[in-house]
Amino acid sequence: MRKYTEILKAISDEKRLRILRTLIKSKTGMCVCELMDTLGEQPYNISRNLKILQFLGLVEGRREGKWVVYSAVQSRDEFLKYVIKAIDSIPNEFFREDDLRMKLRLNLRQAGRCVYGVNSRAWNEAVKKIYKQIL
Amino acid sequence: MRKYTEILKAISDEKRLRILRTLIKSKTGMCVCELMDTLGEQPYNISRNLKILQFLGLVEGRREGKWVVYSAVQSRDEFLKYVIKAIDSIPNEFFREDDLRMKLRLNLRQAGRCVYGVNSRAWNEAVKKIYKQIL
DNA sequence: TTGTCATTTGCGCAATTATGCAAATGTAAA
DNA sequence: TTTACATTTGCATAATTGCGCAAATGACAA
Repeated sequence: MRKYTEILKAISDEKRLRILRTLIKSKTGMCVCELMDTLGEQPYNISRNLKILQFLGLVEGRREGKWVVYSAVQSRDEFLKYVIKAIDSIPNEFFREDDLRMKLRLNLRQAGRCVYGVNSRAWNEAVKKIYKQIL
Repeated sequence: MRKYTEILKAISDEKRLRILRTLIKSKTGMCVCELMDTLGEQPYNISRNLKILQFLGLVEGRREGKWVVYSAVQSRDEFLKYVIKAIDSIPNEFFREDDLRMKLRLNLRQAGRCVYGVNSRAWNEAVKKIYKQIL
């Protein structure tokens, strides 16, 4: 039973919930620096929480050169399927900024791959531009 | 978003998960002493955790004389429905003893109501009898 | 009222978990 | 090899949470 409660506890942390949800929504998976820019978190917070999610079988990571790309695992387990559905049932309004920034960050990719590090000039300008548009 | 993570955290605790699941399975609701006997927990652990579940809208309590009867709330909320389904997807084998003891405890009722306090003679004999049968 | 039983709650301690910093590791390009 | 960047991890500390005890509350019957 421990496995089940560990999974619930893992996603009961807001940071991990946002990381997992972002990876699910991204479809393609994302590298650590893309998650950092998207969620505005420190590298160790992203990395450590990804490790926890990975240990529980919720995400998986693969190295691609300097980058490590994580993606949500598509599970056949009934428990996990309902957990994912529950996450997906949380109204999008709570993740509006995450979703916007993820879209923006993935737009910086070239040939479907991350090419900028964290907090890059390109990223900062893209964010500034959008926030100006919105306000 | 806090509300959602709080609910996940609440059921990520094994004691609370077992309390909630037991109430769901019981259909009729159960009083604190029935939960104590069923789960083998101290009164303050049952009571405090019920309060947390109640605060989050997962269970509701009503007083019936000396007893306070709690029951699982049937929610219309999509998030909660999937959370309940997830709980229901955890294999029953993990709750075999809980289920047996719940059935045993509810069998002691008269006219559908709890009539024995915690750790009563009737309860102890019922348990001893069943455990002798099984072993 | 008094006593008894069922349940709740305040308080302090123990255990767990999250977080930041700094250092370490891994990878590729200069 | 050196450098730069991406990611991970060990360690110490802060914050949160769980738990037991003892006392309080609520309800009913003697």
